[in-house]
Amino acid sequence: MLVDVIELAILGLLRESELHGYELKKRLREIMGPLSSVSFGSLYPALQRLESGGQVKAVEAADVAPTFPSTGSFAGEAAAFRAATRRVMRGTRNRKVYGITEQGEARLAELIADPSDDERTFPLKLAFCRWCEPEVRLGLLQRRRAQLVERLSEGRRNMRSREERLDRYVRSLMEHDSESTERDIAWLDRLIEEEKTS
Amino acid sequence: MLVDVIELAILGLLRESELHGYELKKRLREIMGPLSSVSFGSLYPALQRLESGGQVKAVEAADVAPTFPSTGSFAGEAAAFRAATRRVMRGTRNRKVYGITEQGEARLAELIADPSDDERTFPLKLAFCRWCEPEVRLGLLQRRRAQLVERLSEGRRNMRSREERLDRYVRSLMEHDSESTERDIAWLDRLIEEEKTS
DNA sequence: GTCATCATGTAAGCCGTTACATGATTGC
DNA sequence: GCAATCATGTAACGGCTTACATGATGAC
Repeated sequence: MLVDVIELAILGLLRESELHGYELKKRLREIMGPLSSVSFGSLYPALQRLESGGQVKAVEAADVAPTFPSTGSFAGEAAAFRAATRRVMRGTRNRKVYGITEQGEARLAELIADPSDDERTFPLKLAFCRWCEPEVRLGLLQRRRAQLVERLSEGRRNMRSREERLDRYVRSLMEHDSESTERDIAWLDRLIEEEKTS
Repeated sequence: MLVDVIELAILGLLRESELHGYELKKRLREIMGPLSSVSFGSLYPALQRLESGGQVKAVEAADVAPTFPSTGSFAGEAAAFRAATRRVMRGTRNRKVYGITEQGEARLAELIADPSDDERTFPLKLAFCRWCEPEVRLGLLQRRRAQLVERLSEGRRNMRSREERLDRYVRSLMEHDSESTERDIAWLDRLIEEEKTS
């Protein structure tokens, strides 16, 4: 079973709050970065797939968690005001708001637990891992650590075997990559440690 | 003009030495990492495209720079020996060895100079940037730096605006990402500095 | 009233992976 | 001889991006 990035991202975001497609797109961009964020052309069909599969369902527009800009002051009041105005003044009828179903929650847990993770899925899984069992979470972190250790040693091996033929730019690139990987491993070690003590 | 990753990688590698497809694939894997390394299904057609476009040409098999394992000692002799043995003993006739043409070199310079670079093309451009003018190289580094600075501020902005709604995992992820980006910027600063002093 | 943004969707086309097909060479 | 690796290709399939199409809302 291959983990679909879009599916994982949508289910993870809907697990936190109900959202409509357009808003979903913005959140997707926030957590996945400007690059690798999905386009409408794949988001809407993905939502339709998930809906027909029973993982998400359309809900009442009034249930939406609205987007309120971070004005800083009176956040609560501003939010309430905007939520109210939207319901009355703004056409929510043309927005299709989705919520996750029980089946969707089960699917999300399954996706996070799936052992095949890579550069794209790992950050998403980690971002949503509060929705899974502690041991699944620990497994995720440890698997990722093992991958990075492997990557680090492969990188170093490559560097040693080409040593004298490396120009300064390639060398700098490879060294920087190794250092980054080392720091990623140290970061994971901290997370794993925290996970174990709680 | 969109920069094709495969095209850039092939031309960059062939600029250093003549290679056949299979070997090219291995080198590609070394510089691009196991992930994002191209498959045969896209490598061979790409070579054909480049050949019909006149950027690369098939050369005599005897001209091949052979792959010699890094035994460490007597590298030169080992290389000569293997090159000789291959020509005689090994069926080089079924290997199609490619070399870069003058047109290909021009194209490579053009690709590296192209201002549209991203996560995928930047490492490749840097790896091959010794083949371009110093000012082009400096531009590449500075453009990349500007991108990372933008990314860093966007990340921080996102973090601040969601501050209280972040669970520990998302927070850790975002903080780690910011730190990584900061280090990448510092690394680029060192490269830029070196570039200016030489 | 007009422009930017919000909001949802469809369709075509590109590009890359996967799978398939073939055969030589080398080590055991 | 047999398996693993080397070596080169083709074809189908799938998924994602781009572009297109449409319309409401809000700010100035």
